[in-house]
Amino acid sequence: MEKQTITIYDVAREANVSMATVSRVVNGNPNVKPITRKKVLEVIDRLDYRPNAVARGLASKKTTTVGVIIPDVSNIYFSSLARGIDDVATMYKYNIILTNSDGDSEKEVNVLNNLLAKQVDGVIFMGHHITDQLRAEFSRSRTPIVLAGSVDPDNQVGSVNIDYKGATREAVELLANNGHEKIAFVSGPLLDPINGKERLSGYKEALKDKGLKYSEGLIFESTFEYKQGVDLAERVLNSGATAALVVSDELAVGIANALQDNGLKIPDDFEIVTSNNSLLTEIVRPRLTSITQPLYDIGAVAMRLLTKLMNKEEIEEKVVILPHGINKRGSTK
Amino acid sequence: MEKQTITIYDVAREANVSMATVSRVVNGNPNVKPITRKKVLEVIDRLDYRPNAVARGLASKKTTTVGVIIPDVSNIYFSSLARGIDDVATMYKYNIILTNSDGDSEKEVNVLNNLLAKQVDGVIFMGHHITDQLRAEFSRSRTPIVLAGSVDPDNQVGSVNIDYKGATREAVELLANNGHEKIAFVSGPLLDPINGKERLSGYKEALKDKGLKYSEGLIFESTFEYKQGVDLAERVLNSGATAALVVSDELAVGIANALQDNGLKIPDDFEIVTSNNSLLTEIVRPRLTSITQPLYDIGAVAMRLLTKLMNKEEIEEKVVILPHGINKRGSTK
DNA sequence: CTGTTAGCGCCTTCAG
DNA sequence: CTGAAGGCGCTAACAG
Repeated sequence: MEKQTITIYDVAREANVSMATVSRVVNGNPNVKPITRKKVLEVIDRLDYRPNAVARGLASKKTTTVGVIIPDVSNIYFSSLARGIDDVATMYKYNIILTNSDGDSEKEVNVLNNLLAKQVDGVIFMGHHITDQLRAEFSRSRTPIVLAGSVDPDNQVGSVNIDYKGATREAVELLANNGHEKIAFVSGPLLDPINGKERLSGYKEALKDKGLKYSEGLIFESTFEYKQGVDLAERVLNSGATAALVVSDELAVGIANALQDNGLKIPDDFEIVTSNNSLLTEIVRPRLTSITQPLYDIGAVAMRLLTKLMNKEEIEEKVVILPHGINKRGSTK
Repeated sequence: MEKQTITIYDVAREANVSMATVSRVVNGNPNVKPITRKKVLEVIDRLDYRPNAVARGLASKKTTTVGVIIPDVSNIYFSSLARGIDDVATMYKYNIILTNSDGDSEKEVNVLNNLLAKQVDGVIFMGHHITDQLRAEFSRSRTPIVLAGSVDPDNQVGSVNIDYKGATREAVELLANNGHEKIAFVSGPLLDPINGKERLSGYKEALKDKGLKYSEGLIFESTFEYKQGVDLAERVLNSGATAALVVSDELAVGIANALQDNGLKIPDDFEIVTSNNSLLTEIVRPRLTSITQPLYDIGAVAMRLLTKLMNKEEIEEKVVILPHGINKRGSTK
């Protein structure tokens, strides 16, 4: 195939200048006489020249693309982050290579290496449990990495999150204040430190503050899907719980629907607080009270932080905590 | 910065072979004596050599990355397609550069050019209205392009869709068979040919088949968001309609909720059929009857088609229509 | 302000 | 089966 590409050399010849000069105008280098610049731009336009980013990347060692590792784009939680990431990336002239990992640690390592092979200038990682192997890869690479909506117990790399522990504590306290003594903690995999460490300890703290006793029987480990919630509802009810803090909206809706389909009234018979404040909480009846977390912003700030890292700017704080809140709706009294 | 990268040259030296040989083993070229191969692989492993994909891209003119233009990843409809695209891309060793366009035609053109500058091997485009300028860019480029979930009236490029017209006709016929004479058509922008041509003519055909008369007053043009649906509900009701075909699940849920919050019973007082069969249709009460379309598969097949195009394989048919269906739930009798 | 000259790291004939 | 050599298209000193 003879893909008739026109190169910087062609432009230089047509404009009677050297390729260096063409390179300068293309890159906005001020050291070019206006007249020359104009002439070159004209030729560029006439020839419809488009700089080859790959060649540029090889020569400059910068690709202006960042890798984004995400468990699943089709999950609204992550896709919200992704949108924030891309918007800020675009703002700073970066593109993102997006790869799904399914939270599978083996894939995560593969994908990361693949991204590094492609010479991305930085990486944003979203995941659950960060394995030691992955952490090893992180530190081995000289490429800046930022976690978004994922905590690294060691804080080796930058990260952007909310205070999951505090938010969960507040939510559980809300429930406790409404008179509940048996409050279920319906979690995703506890292996994920956000669940197993942050949120769980927030839950425990709340119980302690309110003089309630902790019971293993009120802890439910699950995945994040709607169907899981539906299936879990009965067990949660049988545990004696009269309220629940749920870590995922889909899960929460599943529980709420199953409970209601069984004739229970929410919030009269059972109260629920969920954690993501997605559109789902607004759509279902009753609407779900939820912790609010700025998903889009988490992504956006993570990307912003990454740009600073890539630019070798001084970072005041590489672990960023964004504000959260609680949006009270119909699933609590 | 002295990023101590180790190159193919280092490997060659350590292994006492030429870089050509290293290149061969890295690329799986069979013309290498097993012993040599083994030796090289050993050195690669020892030095932890990772081929530079950018250099490779420059030399081979293949980047093994494809560009994906998407209106909004945080929209479940598109993110489902994106997931299908990425899975198949991964399967074929491609990465995807994902960029949001907001369906803005100016951005789309920019983004496309940016992608082409990065020498992507192919492009998957998702959008609504394909402007002439964009179509011009498409045909000007020698890079294969496939549309996913988007129709190009001219069929200049490959595309993967369902039969929107037929699906809509069936849905409206379902409503007509239930005795409705005034059926609203609640659409996204009619500028999008999927709405303004395909679905609308399916709607009209159904009316005609059922001996119902078409009325402008029953056509509603909107965007896809939940809130729009809520706001639209009253107008739809005032139009005299007793049923509606809605093109977006969010929109449909908005209408259903607003109607019910106003005391109407669904499906007794009003029936609704929506179009995307997303989780939303399953979550709300009553559940929503919906056209089913294989979103993930549309993305997956589009990417598969693109791989063939990039590989210059013979294509039997570059316009692929995937099967659809109707999933009856509680919003219809 | 502009041109020259080296590469960036790898692939790909072409010989041998 | 293996090596040598010439780019791929562009950036980046370094002169002038």
